Amino acid sequence: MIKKRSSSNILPNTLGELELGVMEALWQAPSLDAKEVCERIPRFRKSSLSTVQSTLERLYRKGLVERNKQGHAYQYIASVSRANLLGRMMGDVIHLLHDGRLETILSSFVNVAADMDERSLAELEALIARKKQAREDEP
Amino acid sequence: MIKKRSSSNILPNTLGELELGVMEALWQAPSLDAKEVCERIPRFRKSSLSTVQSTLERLYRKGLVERNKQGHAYQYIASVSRANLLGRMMGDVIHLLHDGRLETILSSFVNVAADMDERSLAELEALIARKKQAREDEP
DNA sequence: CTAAAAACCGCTTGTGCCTCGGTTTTTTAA
DNA sequence: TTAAAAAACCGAGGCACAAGCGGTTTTTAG
Repeated sequence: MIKKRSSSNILPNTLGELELGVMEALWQAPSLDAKEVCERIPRFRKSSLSTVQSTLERLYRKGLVERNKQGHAYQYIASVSRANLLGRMMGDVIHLLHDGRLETILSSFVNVAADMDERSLAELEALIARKKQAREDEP
Repeated sequence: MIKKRSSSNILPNTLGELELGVMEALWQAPSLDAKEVCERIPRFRKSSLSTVQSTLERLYRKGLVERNKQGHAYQYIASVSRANLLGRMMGDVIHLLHDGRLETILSSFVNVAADMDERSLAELEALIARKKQAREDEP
């Protein structure tokens, strides 16, 4: 009796290299069709139109892009912003490794923040202040 | 001509479900051998000893655990802490999606922080203050 | 020396991403 | 209207890697 493998990909919002390249293209334009995306993929990463279409289809099923048939071809639009995807993925990672102790998350923030310069820290600080304010206004 | 697939896994520090379970076990004990790890894997996730050994071997090659043959069996020790791994993975994600604009990272921090309660925000704030202080002391 | 336990080896399975050509459908141009 | 061009659609092969496990060899302990 061979046990069925339990669900492989432990991170829900992971994407492949080409998928990321496609998203990058879509983040730099309001909307693109498959051909236009294809043209905007960096040279070293060139793929055929079919490949790009498959990838767009996969991204569509994942809910990362929207599309509507405008005339002849689908127009694709990123349905999540770069910052939003980043936030999702960070959330996934935290959820995966969180042990319930706040200290763990904070410690990780520090590791990341180690690369940040002073001004960045100041901005982050201001951001948190705003966040706290919003919480007080509407609890 | 079939193009070779460019490196698939875009995130360097990803791990599978069982791998994570094994790490969890190793984070809760100073050191364990394969059999002991096997016993500490949650029931719903039971695997044969061989499987756990394979997994430990993979983790060893990835540098996530150390081992030394103490008597009859290898003793395995986590060589990265939970917080450290979390930090690495967050770093990977940020590096993957960072567009150079500070605003993007900050905005993502906010998304994540949205789930945090008030006390957590306060602690994070204090942490940043400490970070800034340290920077002023030793620039 | 012998039996048990662990390491070691190699194979299979499943999933996800990448790749693309061929076929069908749609659009456009003659 | 019809022919050619373009796009969608489909299916299939490839590769990488985690998971899974059994059989064989090595090591250890009794």
